[in-house]
Amino acid sequence: MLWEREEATVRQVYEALEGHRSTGYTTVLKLMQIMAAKGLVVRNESARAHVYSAAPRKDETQGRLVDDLMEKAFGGSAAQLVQRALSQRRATKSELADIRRMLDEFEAGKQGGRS
Amino acid sequence: MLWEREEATVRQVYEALEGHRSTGYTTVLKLMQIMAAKGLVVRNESARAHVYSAAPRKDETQGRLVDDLMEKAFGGSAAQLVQRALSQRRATKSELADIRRMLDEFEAGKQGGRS
DNA sequence: ATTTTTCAACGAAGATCTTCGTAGTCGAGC
DNA sequence: GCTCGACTACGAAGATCTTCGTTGAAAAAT
Repeated sequence: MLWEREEATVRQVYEALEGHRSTGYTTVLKLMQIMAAKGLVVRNESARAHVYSAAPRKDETQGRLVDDLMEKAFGGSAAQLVQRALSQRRATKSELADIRRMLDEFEAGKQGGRS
Repeated sequence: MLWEREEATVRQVYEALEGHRSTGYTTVLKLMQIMAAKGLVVRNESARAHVYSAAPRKDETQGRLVDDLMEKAFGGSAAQLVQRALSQRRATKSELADIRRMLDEFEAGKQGGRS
């Protein structure tokens, strides 16, 4: 959620979670405190209502999570994970096009394989 | 691991984990018992050394995990997850080809979008 | 037959998560 | 100045995880 809003107070996080999830205010507060202690979020205490923001870069975290899942549930195969991802949620036409573009880049730019 | 070996005794699981992970034998045993209690694995007790096998279908579990991650870390966008997956582990040429084929299928078969 | 090895079961300790209630503090409004 | 509402801090209870040691039974080896 902090990836979208960039930064937020506990109350804002709490309100954003409403409906989506049901928790008390202090529960959210505690979570933010713990995440701050772990370095998952950064806290700005200058205002009375502390303002939190995500600490590790979004793409780093996403990468780590994907990597983890790929390793643990797909034997390290990106292709299999991708297949499952695509069959899980039907991507839109433009998304599929985006993915094709990505493939082009990967094949052109990277791949150093012979022939 | 049971997805690869189909079925295995606690000892076999334990040995398969060696090097990859460091745990005591009874730790693995306990884990298998708990997983059996949760229905994650099925246990055949006919032999003295019980034989375990994965209970939910592999693709179901994979699907659930991918779905979860997609929702929690990629705002539900399959395309973004795929992008991250591809940039994380460089897929081989043939894997990329496989993915292209998948895209073809998805675009041809499924997609009911107008024009 | 006796000893040794192999197993499952049990339970327990410590770590982490999850959820709050309560208490104390700060600032705004009266 | 005093009170009320919004906030953080603290701590605690219950759930779950993680890891094993120990025990008793069954099988294998001598």
